[in-house]
Amino acid sequence: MAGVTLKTVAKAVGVSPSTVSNAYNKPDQLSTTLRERILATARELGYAGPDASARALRSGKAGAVGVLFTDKLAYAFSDPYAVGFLAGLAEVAEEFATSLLLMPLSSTDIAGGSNAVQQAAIDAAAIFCVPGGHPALDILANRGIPAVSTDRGDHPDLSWVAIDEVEAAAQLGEHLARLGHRDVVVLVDNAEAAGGRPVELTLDEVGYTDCELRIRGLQKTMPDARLRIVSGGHNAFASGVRGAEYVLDSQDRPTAIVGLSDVQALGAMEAMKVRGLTPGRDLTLAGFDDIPAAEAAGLTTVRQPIKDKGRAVGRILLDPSTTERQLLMPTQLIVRSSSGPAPKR
Amino acid sequence: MAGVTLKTVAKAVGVSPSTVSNAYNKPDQLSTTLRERILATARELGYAGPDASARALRSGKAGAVGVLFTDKLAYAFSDPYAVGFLAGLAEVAEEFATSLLLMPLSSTDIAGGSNAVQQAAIDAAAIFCVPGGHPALDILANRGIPAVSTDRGDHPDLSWVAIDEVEAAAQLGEHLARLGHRDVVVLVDNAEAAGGRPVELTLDEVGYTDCELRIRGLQKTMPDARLRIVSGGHNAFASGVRGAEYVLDSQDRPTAIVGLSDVQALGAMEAMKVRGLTPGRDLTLAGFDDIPAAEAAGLTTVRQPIKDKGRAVGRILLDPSTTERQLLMPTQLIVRSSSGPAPKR
DNA sequence: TCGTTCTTCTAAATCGTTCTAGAAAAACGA
DNA sequence: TCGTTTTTCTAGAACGATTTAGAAGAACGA
Repeated sequence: MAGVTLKTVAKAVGVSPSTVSNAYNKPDQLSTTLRERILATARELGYAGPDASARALRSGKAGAVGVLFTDKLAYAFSDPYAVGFLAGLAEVAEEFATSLLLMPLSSTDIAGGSNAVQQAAIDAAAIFCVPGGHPALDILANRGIPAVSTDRGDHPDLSWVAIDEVEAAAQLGEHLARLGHRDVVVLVDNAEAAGGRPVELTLDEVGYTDCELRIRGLQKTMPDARLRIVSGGHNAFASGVRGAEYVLDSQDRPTAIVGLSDVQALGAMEAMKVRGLTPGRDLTLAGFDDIPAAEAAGLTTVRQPIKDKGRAVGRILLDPSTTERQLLMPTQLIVRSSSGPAPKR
Repeated sequence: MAGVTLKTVAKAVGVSPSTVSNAYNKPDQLSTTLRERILATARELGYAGPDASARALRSGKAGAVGVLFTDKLAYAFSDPYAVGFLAGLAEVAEEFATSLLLMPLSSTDIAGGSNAVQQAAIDAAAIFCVPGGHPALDILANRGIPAVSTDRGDHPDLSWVAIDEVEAAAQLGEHLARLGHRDVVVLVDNAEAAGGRPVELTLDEVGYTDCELRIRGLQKTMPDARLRIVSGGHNAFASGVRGAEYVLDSQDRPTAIVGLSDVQALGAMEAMKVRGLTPGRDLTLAGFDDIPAAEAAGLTTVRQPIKDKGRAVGRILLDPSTTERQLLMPTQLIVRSSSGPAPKR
């Protein structure tokens, strides 16, 4: 059973390897009777069909697109936003009978040669929320693998499907400014805070491009406000809790907290509730993404069409009839009960 | 830049291809100075490192684990339960620097030779909620790829990480029986109902082994009850809504509805609310899985440690130090407000 | 009947590595 | 100094398919 290859089958049937290969890949290149004889013999010998790696090597097609996720792969799944993206991408991948290769981005062995991005057999790659300048992106570029990012890059020939981060945040900022907020804390994703202790950051220290742009957007429509940047760790519910705890328990409470993702904002909401604070009354809370749970929780947020984003990325990667290489998706401010007027001083 | 291979680099440096290969894979097999010279030249020539497919072919390791998901890949992501499994699996995969290959199971081209499961370059596979007897499982077995399933199979040498479906459901059944319920509708996943119109099924028609076992478990502790099986489509919120609508709008309302997944049960809850029915008072509702949203909704359900399940599957597949090949995970009945006494006739 | 076009099949090269066995040189111990 | 071990590197054979160019025979039209 082991060691049965195309050759074995060819010899058994008494034809050339090419013909056996054709039996699998180009059925119209040989007579039906022979094809069936080959397939029958293959079954008999326990031949499992052309070896995937060998086929990939010779034909140059891997039949899979890679997905690069923020930092820890496991984290990605805790954010419904990321999952929504994947769902959209999977939909298109399915249509084109292509697999999705989720690659861990463990920064540890990026330096060495043996990391997943280097070794992955993929035809193309989707880059989801990976900070610009990440070594994995260089590897990808170096390998000559076509990629589509969810962030607008600097290179004009880079493909992306993104939102206008600045404008989206500016909308939210305008809403908050109109409500009278002038003291705001922004909760961001940050690897260094992942250790446990929340950290306060400057705009330059914010690693992710999209986070940076969103903060700039807030600044744009809230020029008079004091904006502080705090992180409780990676993008996750628990980080939102920690970040908010840090802020709420300090002497210097803001009147509004903006989570740069809904999961973080919902974490902050939890921290507020534990302290008996009502979102929208005692303190305003807003998020980004509009994941399903945001609606249930009454969270004011900026909606982005995440599943469509995934679909669009998939189309650019897989559908040859898609010519558009850079796509700006619409966003929409969704006002719910978690935002309200700033308390008078 | 194109067509730069190991050989090119070898020629440029003036060494043999083996040595260049060693520079990447076995750094201790050559002097540091030479290694650095090779790496530098490689960088200069724009060599992206050993080709993934070629390496996979020669070394016999693909560096990826396949994941087989229920039917449509895109559906999988709409169920937090499935996502939880993936998160656990991803955690372990990350630890072993292995990628996860999500394969679409589109039944259409399973018959032909060119489907994803056949073509996937993987070392092992995780099988998540795939109905027994699915052609993809045969392909996997035929290819000789070690696999771990989330369902207990019939073969004694098959690896699995599962729960005692019968016992878990029996627990829930006992709870319902004690509350006086004798007329129950079970909502199941069914491909045929996906068209739109809900269908009523017999136990034999239920495709998925785990669903079947759960129903048997209910029967076990509810021997006097009338159990009807209804499906509103695939495993998703919307299917739960549709299935429940069908049941609630009929002349023959049960006193309890059991969703075989929480997403379906939550869909049913939505349908109840639209009709002004309060879960736990007007009609009892229960689910399976205990996804995060179940707690928020007050849904009675059977908890299973899904993330641990994913981790365990990952360990069996990747960690050589794991010897256990078959693992039974604990379940726990979580009673919340959605279940209450059956109304007196 | 003869040249032409299909159909059906094959030989041999190739894809880009890694691996096994072993050679050449350097280091070592007594 | 001479055998022995260690270090460093190489030749050449796999790995298992696909592809290109073309041969052999059948079918065809005139």
